[in-house]
Amino acid sequence: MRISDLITERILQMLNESEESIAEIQRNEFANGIGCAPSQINYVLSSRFTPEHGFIIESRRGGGGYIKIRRVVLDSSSAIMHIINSIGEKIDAMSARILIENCYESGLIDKPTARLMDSAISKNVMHALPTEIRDNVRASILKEMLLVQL
Amino acid sequence: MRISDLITERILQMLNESEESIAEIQRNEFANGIGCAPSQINYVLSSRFTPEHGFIIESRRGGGGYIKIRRVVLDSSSAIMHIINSIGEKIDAMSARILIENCYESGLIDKPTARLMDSAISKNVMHALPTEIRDNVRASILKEMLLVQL
DNA sequence: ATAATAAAGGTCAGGAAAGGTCAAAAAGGT
DNA sequence: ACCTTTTTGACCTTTCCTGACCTTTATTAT
Repeated sequence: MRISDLITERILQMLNESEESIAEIQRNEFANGIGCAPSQINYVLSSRFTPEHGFIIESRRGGGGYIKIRRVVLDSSSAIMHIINSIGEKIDAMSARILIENCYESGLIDKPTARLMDSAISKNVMHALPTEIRDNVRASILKEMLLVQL
Repeated sequence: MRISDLITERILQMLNESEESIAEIQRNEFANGIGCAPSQINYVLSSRFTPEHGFIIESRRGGGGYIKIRRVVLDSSSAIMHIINSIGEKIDAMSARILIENCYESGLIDKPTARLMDSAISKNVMHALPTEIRDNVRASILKEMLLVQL
């Protein structure tokens, strides 16, 4: 098992055990307990506990410093609207995949839905149309599909 | 015996031995155990373990990466396959709507899925592309979306 | 008060560990 | 001979992990 998975697991566990959905750690101590470089914690936080994933991080340096991870439950519809608005006229393949993945991770859509969305903008489909309009069409499809999730 | 046959055999064996019909491999290690180029694994997967053949592949790169091969049980799946095959290269808007409706009525897909499919090939989307390729793109999207319902 | 020191956490580049892609050569089949 | 399938290798992208160095905050000494 990857160290990053272990870190993720521990943090999630702390969040679940906390009534307030807040996990507070000391970076060095935590890293030590797991057996990894302290910066590894930052890596995991910045790749898996982002606002897009539904988490807010706050921290403080210096003596008695800490890192606080909070899970935010946002209203599903407004979250989706927010995402739709963020798409704009174009979106490239990679960004689209990440966006869908994030929607799934944050619980806005379920896995079958995510798979369906992926398939609708898959390479096979995009291949059927002129390169120069692909990003536009992808954005268009994605926005329509998100719209019906409201 | 061809190497690709050997690879196929091993994967099938793993699938049969697994209760969940899931085979998980590490590409390099697996290729090494067989004695072939790692990319050969991709070749076999993409030529013989496609959704059309009743398999779904998912993978992850980076340290601790993996490839997961899942066999999907074909119950309603064969029905869906049949439908996919019936679509062909093109489908007009009206036929598509009816086809989706039929899939829903016959219980092959649920309502949210149907709505999602409708949205992906909606007027708004199709408007974004040249008239002459609309029926092709619609067919393409539809087939891809049905494929992941297997 | 101020300056020095200690105690955190943050950043970033780079290397390692996977899997992915593609074109071209080789092998088989008709 | 021609066409299709197999096989490989070179190169690419993604993900993970660490270590060196930096910034911020708290504490202590003067």
